[in-house]
Amino acid sequence: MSSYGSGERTILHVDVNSAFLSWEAAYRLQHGASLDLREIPSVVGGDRESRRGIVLAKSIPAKKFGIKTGEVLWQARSKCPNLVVVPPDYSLYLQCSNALMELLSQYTPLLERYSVDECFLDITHSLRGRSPLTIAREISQRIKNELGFTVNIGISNNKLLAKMASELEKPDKIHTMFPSEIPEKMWPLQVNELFMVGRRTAAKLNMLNIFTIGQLANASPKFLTAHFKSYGKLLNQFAWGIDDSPVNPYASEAKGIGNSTTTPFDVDNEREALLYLLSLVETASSRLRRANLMAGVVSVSIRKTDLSFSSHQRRLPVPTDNTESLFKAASALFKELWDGSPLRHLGVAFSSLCSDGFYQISLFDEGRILKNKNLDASIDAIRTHFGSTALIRGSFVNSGIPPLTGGVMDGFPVMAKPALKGGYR
DNA sequence: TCTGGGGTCCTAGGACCC
DNA sequence: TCTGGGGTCCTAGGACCC
Repeated sequence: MSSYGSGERTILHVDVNSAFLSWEAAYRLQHGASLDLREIPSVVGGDRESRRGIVLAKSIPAKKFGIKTGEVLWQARSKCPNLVVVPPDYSLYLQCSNALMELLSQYTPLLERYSVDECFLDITHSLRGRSPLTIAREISQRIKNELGFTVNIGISNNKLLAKMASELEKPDKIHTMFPSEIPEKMWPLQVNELFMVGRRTAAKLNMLNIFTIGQLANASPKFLTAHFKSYGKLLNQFAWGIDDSPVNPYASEAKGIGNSTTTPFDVDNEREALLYLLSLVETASSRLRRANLMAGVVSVSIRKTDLSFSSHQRRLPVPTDNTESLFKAASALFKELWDGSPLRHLGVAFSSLCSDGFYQISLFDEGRILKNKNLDASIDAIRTHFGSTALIRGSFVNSGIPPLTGGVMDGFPVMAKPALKGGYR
């Protein structure tokens, strides 16, 4: 249900074109580079040495070679031998993202940061006599002039259609996708272009002879429910452009906090695995404390060299934000989970979060908890003031394992996801 | 030659309670 | 002595998003 009753809304979706790559290009031009990465075949990609060799963002010329996001770098290079590859700089991207959000917030307080490079704006009550298109043009122009990169903007009456509109022709374009335009602009698209239709669902739909969004719209809800459960109903609604979820400025309240890492070499012994786990817990738990949250559930995940994934989680007797307690829980979980086969990836996540203001503790533990709290707070403060490596645990010295792992985009709000039952929120 | 790292939500099955 | 049935909580796995 919209917070504005039954009136029609005006929603914009702003999407940065090839975000990481555009931001790299803009930064380099501002710092004296003569080459614009956006105009040549180029990608932002991780380094192969530490086994993070995938394409994170690509230029449009690179796209013309068939290079895809998520693809391994050697494959991308084989498609385009002259490909320019630049490493990612996450702190730069966070700054660019913040600057974008700051600019957009001048247009409406009803702004939802959907991801690092995407934003929804409800401008229903911010039009002041101007047309949505006029506002979109001004936003687009200002971003180009003031920030140095381009965006796509989608305009419609709900978030789903605004997002579908912004995905049309790129870059630097403004599109509308009002309900009356759905048959012409959305229904001819392949079904995988629809928001929430991923690889698996698209394949399943194709097997059922549904290839376009129009065919999905015309499939009977009963048929879809039989094959996709509650998901089927959602897909059918989305194909008709139905979505009444509000633009929610508070969607960024975290429900889970986690860190994970692909190790540069296979981990085959418990000592090293636990050190990685500790370094992940250090980072994740300090994020927890910075957000004034405590974790009720700890979860550990691993990926083996065959890329198989598994996880193990447990509810804690009492929620905590203490590094030591969280690490104890994580190492116990790891020992139960791991069968000794070599690992390429380890992760730690905290969920069932609650505010650290009022939580239940047993009276017995109160003194110890207070002491741990003070210790964590002191360590956090030293790392904040003197750098994250100012204080490291002795066990990491000469271990070859970084004392703090993860948190590359720390400070960035989490993304909201659709709740199947009521459209998405 | 192995596919990153950060999230959200749903489902199925089991335990347990009344 | 015909194992009914509703509800909650928990966990692992899988789908999706950027």
